[in-house]
Amino acid sequence: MRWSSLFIPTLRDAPAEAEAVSHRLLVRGGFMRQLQSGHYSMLPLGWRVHQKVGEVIRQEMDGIGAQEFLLPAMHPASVWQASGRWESMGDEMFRLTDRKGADLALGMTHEEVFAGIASELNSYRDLPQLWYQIQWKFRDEPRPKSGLLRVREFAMKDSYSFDLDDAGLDRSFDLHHDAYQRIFRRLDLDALPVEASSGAMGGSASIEFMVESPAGEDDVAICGDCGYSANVERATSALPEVENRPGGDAPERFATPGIRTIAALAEAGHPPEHQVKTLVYRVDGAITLILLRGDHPFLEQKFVDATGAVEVVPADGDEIRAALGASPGSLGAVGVTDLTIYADEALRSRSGMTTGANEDDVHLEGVDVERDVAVDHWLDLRLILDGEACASCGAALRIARCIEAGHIFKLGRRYADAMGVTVLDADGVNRVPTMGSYGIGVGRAMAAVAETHHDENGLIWPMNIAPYEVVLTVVKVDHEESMGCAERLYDELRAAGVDVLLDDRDGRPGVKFADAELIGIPLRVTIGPRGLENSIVELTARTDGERHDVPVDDVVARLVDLVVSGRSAGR
RNA sequence: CGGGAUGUGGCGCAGCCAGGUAGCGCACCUGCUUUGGGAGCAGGGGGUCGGGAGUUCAAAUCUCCCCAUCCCGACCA
Repeated sequence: MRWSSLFIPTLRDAPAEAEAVSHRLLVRGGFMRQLQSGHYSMLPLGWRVHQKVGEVIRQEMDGIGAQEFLLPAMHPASVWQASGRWESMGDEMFRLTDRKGADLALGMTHEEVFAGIASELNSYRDLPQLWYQIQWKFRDEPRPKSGLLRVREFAMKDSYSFDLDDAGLDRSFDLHHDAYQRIFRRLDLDALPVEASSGAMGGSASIEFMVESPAGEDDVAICGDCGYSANVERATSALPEVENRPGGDAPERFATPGIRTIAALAEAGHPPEHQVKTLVYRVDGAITLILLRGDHPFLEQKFVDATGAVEVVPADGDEIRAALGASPGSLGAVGVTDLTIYADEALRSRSGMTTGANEDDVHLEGVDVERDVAVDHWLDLRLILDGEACASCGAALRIARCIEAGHIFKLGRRYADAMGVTVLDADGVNRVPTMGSYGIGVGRAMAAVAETHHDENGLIWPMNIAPYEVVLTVVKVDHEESMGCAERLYDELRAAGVDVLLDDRDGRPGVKFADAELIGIPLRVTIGPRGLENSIVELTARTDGERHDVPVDDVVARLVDLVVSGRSAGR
């Protein structure tokens, strides 16, 4: 294509509201524009990248035998009611009503609809099936942010596997795991597979593919020694032994006037690791106590995962006083029998502990947790911290900020069951297939590449998803020999199947160089009178910016080589 | 939803406190010069100052309400 006739509205300054690097560069480079918070228009350049990302995904999905579908984005309420998610998805689902008054939803994901189609599977001989689509998803995110990283409307490749038994599901899951690694390698994304929480979807194994970036929204614990890696929502670590302080046969009360915090109590001679922190939550309507060691943060997601609770909110002051008779700062679980009590594993076998006495300005010391507290459930509830020891090998864990680029998980039979999917097995018995669900956000992957592939001059696209692979920069468009040469190279490169952009704009060379760098075209050929006197053009790779003089007659072959090897990177 | 901030031409901003002709840079159009890293000179076009109500002779500027956008938190595939 000829730059002079394309719509590539580059900007010298990014809009003030764009903060994330990918957001700034994608807008400045003329790849996209915002329509409203969380909704972006793809301009021609952005759409080319988006489609190339989709094509890489498509090839790898086809490569594992998956079949492409296209399902509706708008769904009747009935399918979501069948799975129970019409209720449980809450405000995050966009809902509307048609002229007949029927309730509709915009799809956030497609388990229900795919499972509905799967009801036409009849026999174990039909299994396994791997089905996918690249379709728009709609989610009423409470806070869209960071350009394409968190939006309300986005293309997602979602796939679903149907297998007769767990062994089959394992195979389908592993196929996806491998395909995802190939996809991210081809996108030049360093995506680490990590253990993850299954969240609202339910199910057993759950692995996220994480790209380290300050623009991310998830924290991942990574062990550099043994390779353990897990989202902090489920990561564990080994704690150093704490020697219990001596305590008597029963807890003893002591006055703590004005002491309301862990820190203040620590100053009074009770170190945080010898305190029991008592949190009061309303869990699905019931006031509930959650106990952790004084220096351990509570991780709500772990609690939700372990209990299946839907509503988990901190109780307010009135509820707390009504339940325990004291205000935060003097709360404890000793002697409490009418409330459900959850305790973190780190409190097991702990004695000589200090905790609130449920009377303002009074605490208890010498508490033996297992002896003095009626714990109903022991769970892992604490957020691990940077530098703690790996539970497998003891090395120090590092906590890294990451973008979640993909997520695969085993769903089990929940959706197939809800949608009434059964097949006959070899013994003629009705069986419900087990499902897996696998997602990659296309725009988010694109943004993740932008986050990790740029310099001070702009984007640096990997060959596989660059909007154009080569840009021919004509320094002086009214120099006949230059334009003639450029036209010739343009035709030959196109004939060789290279995506080539001819910068035939009548502009300053500096502007053209700067634009080519901003939009991140991997290879640039500079064509000007100076070089053509000696039948030379200049070849520059975006990655290193170094200039190489190349004879005009050799440059097409050189470019084709570079493009082909660039495209095969990661394969 | 809580906290903070911002809305003035396509983009970046000043003007607001002390009410009185809406301005600057970039971009855009015309002409001349220039032409291998974001040109120079001259001329020109483009803005309901987020929206509504109010105060006032007079509102971008003061008051109230609303809306939008961004950041932190809550929440979350």
